[in-house]
Amino acid sequence: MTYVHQQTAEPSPLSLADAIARHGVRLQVERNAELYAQEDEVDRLYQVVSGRLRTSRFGSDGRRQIGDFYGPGDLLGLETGPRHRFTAEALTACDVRALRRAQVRATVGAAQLDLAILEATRRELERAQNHMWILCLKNAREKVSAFLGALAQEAGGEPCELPMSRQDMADYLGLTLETVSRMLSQLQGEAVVEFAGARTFRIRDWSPLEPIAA
Amino acid sequence: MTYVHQQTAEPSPLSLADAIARHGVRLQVERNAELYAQEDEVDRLYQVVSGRLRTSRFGSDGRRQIGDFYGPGDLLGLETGPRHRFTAEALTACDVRALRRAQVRATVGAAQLDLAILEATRRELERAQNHMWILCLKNAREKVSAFLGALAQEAGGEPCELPMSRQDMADYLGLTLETVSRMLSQLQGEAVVEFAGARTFRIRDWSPLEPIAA
DNA sequence: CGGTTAATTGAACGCATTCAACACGAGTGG
DNA sequence: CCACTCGTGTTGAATGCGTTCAATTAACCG
Repeated sequence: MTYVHQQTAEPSPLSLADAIARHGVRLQVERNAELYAQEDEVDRLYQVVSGRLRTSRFGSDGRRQIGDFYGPGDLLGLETGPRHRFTAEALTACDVRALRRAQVRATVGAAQLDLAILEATRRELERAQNHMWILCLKNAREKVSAFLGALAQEAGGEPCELPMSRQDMADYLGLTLETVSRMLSQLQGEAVVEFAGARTFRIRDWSPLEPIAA
Repeated sequence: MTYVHQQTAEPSPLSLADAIARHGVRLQVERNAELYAQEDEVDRLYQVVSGRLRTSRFGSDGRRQIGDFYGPGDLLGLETGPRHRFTAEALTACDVRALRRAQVRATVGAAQLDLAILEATRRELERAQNHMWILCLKNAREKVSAFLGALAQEAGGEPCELPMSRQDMADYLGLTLETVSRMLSQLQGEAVVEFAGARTFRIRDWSPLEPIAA
């Protein structure tokens, strides 16, 4: 979910990911199930093998905010505090590898773990800053365009799947689901994107998307 | 600029801050001057001694986003990449201590530096997530309220200074400066806040602010 | 005390929201 | 195979809020 995602892929091969892949417990998370909940104790690291997840948090009045969307290769649970600040839920059936922190420490060393946490935290920060940028865009059309653009960029030309609902997109963009739907229809009407069903799309014209990217 | 700021103040006393305080070069930054610019090479760490600064970034079409506002004790320049992703500018005359990275490494050790960077990155992430929360609030009134509330919370009951312009606040909140001004007038009209001049205020009634805090 | 920038206020417009109705698709059972 | 249902997505119409452009006032600094 960030334009720079591809540039920031592990600069140095971290053995953390290797350790998780080798020693991690395979976890099957079914659609809509929680991987962990807000306020849960942080004790494990997770690496997404397949499937998509979202992180979210709720305000005291029931308002929901989407943290971000995660896919294969992404790490979750790399928080420095003792408790999770977001809930992680599966958008699709997921295959996840989990490894206890203590075991990571023993396997790859504390310093290595800290370094990996730093790297992941930095990536999270970039995601958050990118997300903030989208939230500051002027109108709904730009927000939805930027969102689709970022997704499509990851997919690299291929038809892109939307694993999340319109409500998820709305909460991510700070809009209502109706407005999201309207903008999608509008963008399709103007041949900027092309939808095949409600959750599969392709970018037909990148030119309106580029000026709003960073 | 975050509600949780006080809770997250250095859990373990990092000698990084000590090193900067002892070996750092004292820097006088006058109002509106740049401490560093977007795309500048990252080579120094900064600790604010006095004064206030803002970080900002510009989009290709001239749009500005405020990263955050910084005050005494805050660290800047703790980025992991080679180039600054935001510009840092002084809102008021500032007293800043600066220390070259290489020197930090020699003085307190690389591991210690990494740990400090991790800690600071984590705090930045929390700030960003808090900022995102504010940006997702329903209307302008809530955004401005949340902003004032966070500022006043730091001040702790005392009359609070606003070092930034209405335009800065607007860019931070994703609004126009006119709307910010209107909301301030409205909140004062309803005796939620009380302004003494355009840039000094005090909260008179916290009850409308609490339900929107996280 | 002028001169300049920052902040406030006004009025009209446009866009996102709101509430509502309708369409579509997947899954189930008659 | 069709009818039914439930969840999800789309569309419509009216309202209201934030923006826009413009004018006025306040604050700041020589």
